[in-house]
Amino acid sequence: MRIVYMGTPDFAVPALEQIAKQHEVVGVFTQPDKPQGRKAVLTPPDVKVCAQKLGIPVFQPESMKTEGAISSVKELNPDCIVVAAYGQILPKAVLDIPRYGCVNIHGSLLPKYRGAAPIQQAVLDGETVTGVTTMLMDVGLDTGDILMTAETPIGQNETSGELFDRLAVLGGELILTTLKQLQRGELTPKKQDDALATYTTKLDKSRCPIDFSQPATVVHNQVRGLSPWPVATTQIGGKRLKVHTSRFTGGSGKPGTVLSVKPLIIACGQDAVELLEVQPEGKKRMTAAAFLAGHPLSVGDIIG
RNA sequence: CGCGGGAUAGAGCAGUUCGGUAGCUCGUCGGGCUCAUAACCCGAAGGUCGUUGGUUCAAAUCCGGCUCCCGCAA
Repeated sequence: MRIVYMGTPDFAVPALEQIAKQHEVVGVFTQPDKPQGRKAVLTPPDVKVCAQKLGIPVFQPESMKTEGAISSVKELNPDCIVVAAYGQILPKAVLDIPRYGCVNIHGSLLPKYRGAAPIQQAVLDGETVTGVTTMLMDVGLDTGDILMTAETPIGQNETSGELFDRLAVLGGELILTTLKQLQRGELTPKKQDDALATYTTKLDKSRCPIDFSQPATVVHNQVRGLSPWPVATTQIGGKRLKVHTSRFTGGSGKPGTVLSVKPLIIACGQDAVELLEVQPEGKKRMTAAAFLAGHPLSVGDIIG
């Protein structure tokens, strides 16, 4: 099939690579290069880098709603548009172009976790199973009819980043099957049950501070759900301390109390968490043991 | 020129104010103790103090340039 691919971050890369092996990808749409980091260096999206490596023409319109963008898509004359984490809403004028429609790869088992951060939210919620869904896009936010799904369990200590990588690969596999069956007319799109729908919003740093009076499971889910970005934080000596890695463990005490230094265990509202990797302001991430070497903490101290 | 922190032994830090023999907690190695140990005791190795120029009798420390790392903000 002639495919137009739309995607932006690393999550969308494996699917593009897979599709390019079996289909004719005639164009890739991705977000414009954006300044990143301290020096505000203009950085191309991962998908752009990948597309250029594959020798596929890249389009980076500010908006898909403009005449120019719409006509570019038309000129490519795609049989199908595949969208994965593109970051822009597609107007009906674009959705109607391909004869097989627009297929979206979404990082959850729809209708659960519609929206911007389905993968992280599943981890934050302590879900034990999630997956990817391919669906026919309509004008709503992740409301289109479902084509196929693939499930996968979430590990107890799995971080959003790790799950991201796995789901990206899984999505790449699923989209290939989906396209094949779609072309053969073997798929029956299934309506989503809106009553079961939940929505996620983009993550931001307001979710970072850890509240140790919460149960240890909640704290642990927060740590792994916010890893590798934006990363859960706590306070120690008036300074912010990022917590990159934690483990659920037993123990009890006033929330925030250091129950043990080696390993570093902090009491929560219920049970306790062990902190494995932390990062003080202005420093690199380090193991808890390394942190303790230069920042003395004693059993009984209270942090947070 | 967005704001700020940092670079000292394998790791994490102190020392810089007020220039004067390189320190701490760990780790490593050797020895001891112990039924045993990630515990304890004794000892040892390991650093051109990021780089480069300057000031000085003398620079980790004061002054200038440069490189790299990181937090915040976008």
